[in-house]
Amino acid sequence: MEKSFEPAQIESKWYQRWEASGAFQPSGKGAPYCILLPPPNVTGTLHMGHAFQQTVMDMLVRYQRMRGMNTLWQVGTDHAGIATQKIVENQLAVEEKTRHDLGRDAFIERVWKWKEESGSTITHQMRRIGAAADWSRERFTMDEGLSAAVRKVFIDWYRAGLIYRGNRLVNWDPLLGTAVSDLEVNNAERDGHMWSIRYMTTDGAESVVVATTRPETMLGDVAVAVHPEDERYAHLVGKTLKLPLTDREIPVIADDYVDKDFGTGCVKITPAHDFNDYAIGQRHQLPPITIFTLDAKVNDNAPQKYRGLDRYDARKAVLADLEALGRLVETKAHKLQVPVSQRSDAVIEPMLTDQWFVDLTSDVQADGRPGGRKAITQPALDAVRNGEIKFVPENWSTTYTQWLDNIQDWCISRQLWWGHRIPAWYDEAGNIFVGEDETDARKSATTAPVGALRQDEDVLDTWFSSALWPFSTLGWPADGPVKNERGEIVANWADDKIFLPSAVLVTGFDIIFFWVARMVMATKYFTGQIPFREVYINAIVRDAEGQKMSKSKGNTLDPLDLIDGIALEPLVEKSTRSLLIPQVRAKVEKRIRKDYPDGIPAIGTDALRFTFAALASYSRTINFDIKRAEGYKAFCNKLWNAARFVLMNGGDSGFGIGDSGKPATEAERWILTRLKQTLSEVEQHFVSYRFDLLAQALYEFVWNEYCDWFLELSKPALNGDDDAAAASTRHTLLVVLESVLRALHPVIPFITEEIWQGVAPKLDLTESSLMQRPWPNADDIVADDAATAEIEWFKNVLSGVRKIRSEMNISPGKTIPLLLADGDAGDRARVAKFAAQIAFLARTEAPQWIEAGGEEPAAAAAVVGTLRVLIPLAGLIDLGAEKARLAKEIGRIEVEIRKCEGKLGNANFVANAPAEVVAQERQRIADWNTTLGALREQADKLQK
RNA sequence: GGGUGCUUAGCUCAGCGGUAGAGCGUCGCCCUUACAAGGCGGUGGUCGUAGGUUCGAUCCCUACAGCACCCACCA
Repeated sequence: MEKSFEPAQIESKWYQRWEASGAFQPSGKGAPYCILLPPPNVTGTLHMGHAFQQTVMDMLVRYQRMRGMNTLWQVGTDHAGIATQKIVENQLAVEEKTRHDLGRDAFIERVWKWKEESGSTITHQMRRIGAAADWSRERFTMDEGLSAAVRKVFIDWYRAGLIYRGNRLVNWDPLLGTAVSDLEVNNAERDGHMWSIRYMTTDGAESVVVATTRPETMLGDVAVAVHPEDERYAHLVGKTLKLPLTDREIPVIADDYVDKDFGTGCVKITPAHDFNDYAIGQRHQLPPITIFTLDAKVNDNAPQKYRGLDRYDARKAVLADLEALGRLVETKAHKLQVPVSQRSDAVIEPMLTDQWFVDLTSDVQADGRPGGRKAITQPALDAVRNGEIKFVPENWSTTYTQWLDNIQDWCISRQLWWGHRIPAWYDEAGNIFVGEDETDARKSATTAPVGALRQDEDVLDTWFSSALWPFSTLGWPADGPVKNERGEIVANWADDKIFLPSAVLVTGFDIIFFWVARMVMATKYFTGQIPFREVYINAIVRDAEGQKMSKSKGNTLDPLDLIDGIALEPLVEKSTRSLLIPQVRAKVEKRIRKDYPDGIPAIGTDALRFTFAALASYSRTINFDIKRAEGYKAFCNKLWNAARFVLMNGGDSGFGIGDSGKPATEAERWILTRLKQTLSEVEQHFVSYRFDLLAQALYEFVWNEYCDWFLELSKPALNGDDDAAAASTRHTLLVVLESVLRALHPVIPFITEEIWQGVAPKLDLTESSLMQRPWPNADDIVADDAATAEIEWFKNVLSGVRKIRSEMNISPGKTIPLLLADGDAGDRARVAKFAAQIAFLARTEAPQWIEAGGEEPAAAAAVVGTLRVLIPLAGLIDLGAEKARLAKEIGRIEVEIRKCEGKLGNANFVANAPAEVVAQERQRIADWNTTLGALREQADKLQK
C-alpha cells in the first residue's frame, strides 16, 4: 500500500468495475427496497445540493443492498420544459433567430439534439460521487414509455371529469409567453409608488379617490368598490362614475372585500388583471375587460392613444394625462410585493386565457361523479394524516397538509413547444376531442366533429410527468416490457410493481408542493398505492457562513472541484465566466482569491461524502465548511494507515473469518464489544436518518478506539512471547478492520473497497467485491463486559501517567520508572496482565510494587480507585509543581463531592428521585471519596 | 396575517429532565518503527432573556427578544 491515501487513483478504478459487474442492479433476493432519484433537469450540472442528496440516497441504497434487500435505485432525468426550451432559444438568439423562425418541428428536433449531446452531463457527474444507481433502467420524462403514461393519465382524468379546459385568470409570464402555476411565481419586494386618483360621478357632482400601485390598469376598470357598511359612500352605491381618460361609465358597488380603514376605502376594480378584482367582478356580474396583449402591451380595448404601449410606458402616459387633468391627487413612495416569474424574472401579468386545469377543489361534479377534492386531493391528504406516509423530520407533514387544505386547481397547460403536447383536438366549432391520437380522439367522441380536427398547441406542465415518476418509471401503463430507444428493456410493470411503494423519497423541502404532493395524488389515484413510505426532507447546503450559495456572490462550490481539487486561476476563471456585470465579476474574483488563495485542495469523493454524512442532522440547513471536509480526508488517511499497519503486521492469521475461537486477550474482547455497540448504533441511525450521528459513531470507533487504543495495545501483543495471543490479535485486527470496512462502505465506498481487497485474502474471503459482503451483524458479535472493565482500568492508568508526563514536561521519548502503591488484589492482577502494555505505551520501565509500609520515594501520582500510580521525582519532576498539580486536582474533586453532597443532603431529592438515580449519586460520591483519599495520602507523603 | 425552525466553547454544530459534548481553531511537548493529513496533554461554556413546573431544567411550559425560512397578502 501507498504510504498515504490518494483518492484519485482509487476512485476511477472502482466505479467502472462495480457498474460493469452489474452490482447496481436489483438482486432478485430479499424484500424490495426502492429509492427514486428526484430526476434532475437534463439541462443541469451537479451542484452541492445534488451531491449531498445523492450521497444520502447512495448510503441508504448501499446499506440496504448489503443487508440483502432487493434494491433498486431508479434514476433518470427530467425534460424541464421551460428551462430547457430557454437554453435552446438562447442559442438561437446568438444566431439572431427565434423558435418561430425554425418552426415547431425543427425547433423540437433541435432541442432533442441538444439533449442528446449535453443532456447527460449530470448523470455522468453522479457517477463521480459514487452513486450506485441502476443505470440500465435510466429513464427520461419524455421517452416513449413515460409519454404514454402522461397521455393515459391526461385522458383518464379528462374522461373522469377531473381535467377541464376553461377561460380563467392565470399567472401569465409575458416574456416567456406562457401561463405558469401559482407555485412558479415568487413575490419580490420592490420600491414603487401609490398613486391616488380622483374619479368623478357621472353627474359631476361628487367624486371618489382610489389608490393604486398600477395606475395603467384603470383602463380596464369596471367598477369602484366600497364597503357595504361604509357610511361615507353609502349614498354613492349604485351610481356611476366617469372613468377618466376613457368614455366609459362604471358603477360604484358595495363588497365586503374592501377594507374601510385602508386608504380612502375605495377600490378600483380591474377583473382582467387582478385576482381579487376578478373574484369581485364575478360576484357582481361585471364582465372583465382585458387591456393587455400577451406580451403586455396595451390592446385595442383601451383608448387609441395608449394602444401598443408597453405596460410601463402606458403607466407613464396615464399618469401624465391624469396629472394634466388634475385627477392625480397624490403620489407617494410605497414598498410593494411584485409577482415575479421564477423562470424568467419577468413581472407576472394576470391574464384571462384558455387553459387546462386539474380539478383539485370540487367535491362533486354536476353529473354526480366525485370531484377532484374527493378523488385526488383528499386521498393524498389522508395518506399523510393517517401515517401511511411519514415525513422525516416529522413537522414537514404540517407544511404538506396545510398546502393541500388550501390548494387551488392546477393549471397544467403551458404555451411552450418543448414538453408533452396535450392530447386534445378541436373541431371547427371548437368542440374538444381527447384521445391517444387523432383517430382515438374521433373514435371516443360522443358527437361528430365539425370539419377538420386541429391538435391543441400547448404542452403540459413539466411537473405533470414528474408526478407519475413513481409508477411510470416501473413500466406503467404497458402490460409488457418497456424498451428504451436502444431496444433494451428498462421496465416491466408486471414484475416491477413490487418496487411500489418505494421505501423513502429523499428530496428538498422546496418541492414538497411541486412534486411530493403531486406524486402522492397521481400515484394514489392510478395505482391505489402510496408512492413511498417515508419522505426524508434533506437540508439545504449553504456556504461556511450560512449564506445561500449563489454565483453572483462567488460562494458556490462545485462538488467536482472538491473531489479533484482546482488551482486558483482556473477557479477564478470558471467562477466569473458567466458573470456579465463587471462590478459583480470583480467582487466575485476578489472573494475567491481571498477564500482560496491556493485554490481548492483535492479531498476526494469519500471525504466529501463523509462530510455530507457528518453534517446531515435534522437541521434545515447545513453549512459546508471546506475545513470540515479536510478533517474527514484526514480520517480517510487514518483508516488507510491503520489498514497498512494491520496488513504489514497481520500477515496471514492462519484461520478464516468464521472459525475464530474466543479471542485470547482482553483488548480483543473489548474492541469486539465496542464494535458490536457501534454497529447497533449505526443501524439505529440508518433507521432514523441521523447520518451525522452515524458518521460520528464510526469516526469515533475507528479513530478513538480502534486506532488510538486497540492498535497500540496490539503492538506489545504482536511482539510478545505469547504466540497464542499474537496469533489471536493478528486475527482480531483483521476481523475488526474487515467489519468496520463493511460498516463504512455505504458512506465511503471507494477507500473501503480498495482496502478490503487487501484484507479479504487474509481472511479467506471469496467475494470479488466488498459490495457483495453482507452488512456486519451486531448480533453475531459476543460482548464481554468484564474485558471492557479491564480496558477501562488500563486506559485510566495510562492516561494518568501520560498526564503527569505532559504536565511535568517529561520528554515523550524518555523512559521513566513506574511505581505502584496501595490498590487491591484486582489491581495486582491487572498490573501483572498488562505489564508489557503499560511499559510500552507509557514508556516506562517495568512497574514495581511498593509493599505496604515500604520505603516510598517522593513521586508524582495518578490515582485509579485506591491504586496510586507513581512516577518518582528524582531528576524528573519539580516537587513544587507536583504539589500544585495535586492541590488543583484535589480542589476539583472537592467541588464534585460538594455537588453530590448537596443533592444527597436534600431530603426531597432522596425521597422523590428514582432509586437508581440516588444510588448512582451515592456511588459517585463514594468513588470521588476514594480518589480524594488517595490523592490526600499522596499529598501527605510529598509533604514529608 | 398564518405556519415552521433556530439561539449551547472563538467558528460550525450534536445533546433535549439527572456528572455540559464533537469537529475545526487555539496553547504546550514530541518527526515514538501505521499515520506530522500524526501522537500526547491542555485552554475554552452563568446552554438568548425573564418567569413557571419539578427533588432537580441546557432539555418541559409561558412570555419576550433576536435571526432565518415557507405560505397568503390591502387596493
